[in-house]
Amino acid sequence: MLDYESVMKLALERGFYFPSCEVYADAQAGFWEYGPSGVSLKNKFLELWRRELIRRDGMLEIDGSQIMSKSVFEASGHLGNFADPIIKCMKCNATFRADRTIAELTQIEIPESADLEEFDNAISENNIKCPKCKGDFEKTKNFNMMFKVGIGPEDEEAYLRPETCQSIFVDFPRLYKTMRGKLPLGIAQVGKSFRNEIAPRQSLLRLREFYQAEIEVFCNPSKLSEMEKFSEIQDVTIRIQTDADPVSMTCKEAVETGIVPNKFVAYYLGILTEFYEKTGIDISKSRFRKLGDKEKAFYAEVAFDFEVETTIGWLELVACNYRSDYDLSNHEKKSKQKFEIMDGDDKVLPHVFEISMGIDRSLYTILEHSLEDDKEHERLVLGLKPYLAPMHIGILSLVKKDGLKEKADEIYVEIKRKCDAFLDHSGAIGRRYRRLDEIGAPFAVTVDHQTLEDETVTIRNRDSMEQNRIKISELDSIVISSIAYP
RNA sequence: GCGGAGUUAGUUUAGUCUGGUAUGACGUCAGCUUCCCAAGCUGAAGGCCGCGGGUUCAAAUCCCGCACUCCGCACCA
Repeated sequence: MLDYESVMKLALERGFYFPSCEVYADAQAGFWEYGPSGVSLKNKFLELWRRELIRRDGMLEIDGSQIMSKSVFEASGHLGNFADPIIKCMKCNATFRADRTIAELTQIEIPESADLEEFDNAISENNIKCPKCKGDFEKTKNFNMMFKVGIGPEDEEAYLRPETCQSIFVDFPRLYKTMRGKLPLGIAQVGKSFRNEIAPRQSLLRLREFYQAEIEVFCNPSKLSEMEKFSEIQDVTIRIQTDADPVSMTCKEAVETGIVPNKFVAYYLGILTEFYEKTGIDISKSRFRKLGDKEKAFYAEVAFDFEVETTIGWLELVACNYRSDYDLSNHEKKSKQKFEIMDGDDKVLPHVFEISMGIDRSLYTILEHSLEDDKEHERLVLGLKPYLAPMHIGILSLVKKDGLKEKADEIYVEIKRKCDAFLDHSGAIGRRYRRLDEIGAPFAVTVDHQTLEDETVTIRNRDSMEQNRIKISELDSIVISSIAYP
């Protein structure tokens, strides 16, 4: 496992990701783009996500719009009430959260949703000065992390979504009716979200425009312990941290000891662990961290962050929040539409358990956990699971002449629509193998002189560097079975 | 947003103090050679030296502003 800088270098050199608009001086911070290798990895990661979570659990997937109306965020609480009150020092320009600074210096607790005047009054009454330079503060302002956009010629107010899940809540009544929904019902979405971070940093780890894969499981709150599927994962080991160090336990034990509140939540922590295990992330370096009341998002009743240890510390990859009926009841009130549904004989407003995954951070972590410096063979190897590799196979001619190039071309044309194949004729063969190792291609096929005699090629394994001679006619089935999803 | 350190080719880097438009390595491309693990030889392409302004006969180099990257603080609903 190598460090952040090594992953960054690989990303820039091999087309995984790089800064957006980099040829222009006015490029903004916090925007990065995926190159060909990055897109390929991302697509395969998402296919695995669909297999391991969406299809496994019979969820529905939607694709909502990124720009959403003001009402959505009034109802969700992202606008108005939940903007952060901030104060800025007139002397040194340092910015602070008004509520927290006042509480720290005077013990006076003002809720963050209070009128801005209340903060200003508290500041002047208690003679609060900048903790850094003792300067005076400007008036309290609201800072909202959402990007506002103007729609149409009248610039009507709308917002880029700060999380993908609001579409799922808003669409729930229609989806439940038309898709013949039954609780518990998972609805999922992959897409971009936008947050106006004050200080974006560390490339993919804190972006202003980022990918989320979110799942909202709608459930009947009175049936959280009736989870038949629980038996599928009851013996899966998860790592949970409540206060001290993370502890490994089975999902069953987690429920029995009350560390996880019910079978319903434990089931999803279990399948999420199984999913991440298949991405190649080292699960022994992971934990579900139970969040305290102060850390939880405003909508969460119970929250576990799935975090993974990397060379730059623990990274939050997934937020698992029990959002209760917070979202549906607020949308019901605001829209005056019905969100209640029938579950058997019960009329219920479903509760929601959310599995909100950060895709970019997950991809970074997969890269970091997969990248090895193989000093013995003087090579960098990206030891990705074969089904996640940006390129599955390299087709190489040992030398260009004697018809070997043409033979390799033939094999490439035959296979390129069946998997991600890469054709390479130029340079020393060892160099070409190493190039493939760096983007994690699990196989390299080499056409040599014997190929022309008996229609066989050698196939090289990325990890062992061993080569076997196989018939060209067997190539398809060998490769395709090796790169299949588990 | 605050403080600090940086920014030179795809990557990495010399040169900045002491002004005269840039060095090496790796990588890339073409050819030769070799013919299964980054070998060698020859050649080539690739630089608004982060951006803008100032000083100067002359700026990668000195000065100012800005942007970006990294680290720490704050923030992350």
